[in-house]
Amino acid sequence: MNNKEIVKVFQDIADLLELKGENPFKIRAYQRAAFSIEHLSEEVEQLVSENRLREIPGIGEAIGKKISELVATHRLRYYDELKSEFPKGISALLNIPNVGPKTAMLLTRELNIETVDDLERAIKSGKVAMLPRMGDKTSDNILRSIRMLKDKTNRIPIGQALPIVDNIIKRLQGVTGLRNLMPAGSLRRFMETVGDIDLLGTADNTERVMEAFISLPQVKQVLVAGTTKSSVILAGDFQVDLRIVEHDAFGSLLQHFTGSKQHNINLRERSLRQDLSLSEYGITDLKTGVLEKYATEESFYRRLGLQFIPPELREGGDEIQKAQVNSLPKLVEPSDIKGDLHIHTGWSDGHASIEEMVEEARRMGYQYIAITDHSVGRGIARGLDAERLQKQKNEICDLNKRYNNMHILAGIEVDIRADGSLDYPDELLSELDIVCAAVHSGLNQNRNQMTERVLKAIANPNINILAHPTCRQLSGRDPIELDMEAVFHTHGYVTFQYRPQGMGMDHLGAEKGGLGGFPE
DNA sequence: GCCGTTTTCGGCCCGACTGTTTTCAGTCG
Repeated sequence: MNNKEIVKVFQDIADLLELKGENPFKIRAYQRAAFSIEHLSEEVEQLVSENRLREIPGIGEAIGKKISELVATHRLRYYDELKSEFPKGISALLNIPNVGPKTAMLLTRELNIETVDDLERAIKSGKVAMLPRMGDKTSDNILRSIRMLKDKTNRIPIGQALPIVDNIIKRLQGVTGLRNLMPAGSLRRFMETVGDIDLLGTADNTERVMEAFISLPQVKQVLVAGTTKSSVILAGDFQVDLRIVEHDAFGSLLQHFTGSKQHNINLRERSLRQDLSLSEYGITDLKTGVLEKYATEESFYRRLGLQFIPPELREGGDEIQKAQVNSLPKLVEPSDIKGDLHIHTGWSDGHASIEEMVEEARRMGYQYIAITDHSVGRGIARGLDAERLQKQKNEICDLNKRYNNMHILAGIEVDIRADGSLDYPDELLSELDIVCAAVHSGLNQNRNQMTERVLKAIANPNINILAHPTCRQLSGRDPIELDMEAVFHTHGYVTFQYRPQGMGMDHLGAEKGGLGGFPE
């Protein structure tokens, strides 16, 4: 049983317990366990066999036993019994925005509603609005939510979200008294994809800002319109939340709205043990009742006795424990990046010339780049045959003479065919400075086939890099079935050893995951 | 159900907004 399946079981249990009206903290325990397993870098089965389950935060005796049962028997009696208490599929109702456990149970009990379609019909017939505490507005809102759920766009890559944010910020910047307008949430944490956009700012007149926000021309629907918090749906079905507080609470607001949810929960629980209560308005000292305000996040974390935690690390793992003992890792900054070893140009499916890429790389402060266009087998991407490859090498050679502060490596992204053979003969590959190998077709091969295929390809000594090893496309295509452990175990990390004169580069590894549609 | 700078028991993040209500329950982030 893999981690994903175990996560699903515990999330389901949490949902069912919610419907049942169980102790909320018990529900949270299951949610937390699911969260921990979801973010685990090891397989749970492995941890079970090594008796190390209790190392996972949020896994205690009871849930630990349930995991062992799941791993051993692929079933869980507790889960089966719980499921039998409810109509099948009822937890799908919880996916509808504005339908929580109380509403879902009410609908099921009173109207025998078991599916989203049942609910839609019942609303249209007017039965839902007749229920206690329901009414026309609520039932209309639920109907709208169902429609939204049905044509909900997936999370979008951060590269697509950023321009949307820029646009909104530009339009709101002119509002009098508005300051510090910026994105927070998963966007600020630089998650690969974002589900919605969180914007925040400070103002002395929050109403004026909110009015401007919900009146933006790209707003299709207003979900929530308050004095400090509003939510809208943009054309393109994308949700944007805006939160405004007064200027002097900017630090705590930024911290609050950047999240993640789990990071904030962990931080607040820890703070309570120090008699401090955290909110977007500041830190309340529970002994004196005084609210302290913070203009910066740095001072906010400092007050809690913590090293500043960069947004990218605030995912509810062990970042707080590390910040407590000043041992957070140093993150890679743009200035740390000295080169790029996977670049396409107009020679295949890129857009710019090699020289344009060199100029841009120089502007970015790079010291080296590798030109790695597609090999001949990628016809659709205008892959290079031997003759064009030679011409390209000549051009690179000329450019290297003209640019003495930039090393341009002549390379290729050679296609790994379905049988694991490569798209170029060895003698062609051996003449290149650097060779990336990549899978582009036959993506549906099973795990064994795919692993054998890749292992065979990278056994070729001419290969330096396995490019985009998962072949996934964010919000577009699932990863291929590839046993990464086998790849690493058999060949160690694929490294590139090349020592241009005077550069001192002796160990470079590269893999491009792809921000928003990186060309493959 | 988990967990501990005060605890092996008694806590468990915090606040905004909406709709249906005459004071708050439910939902969300």
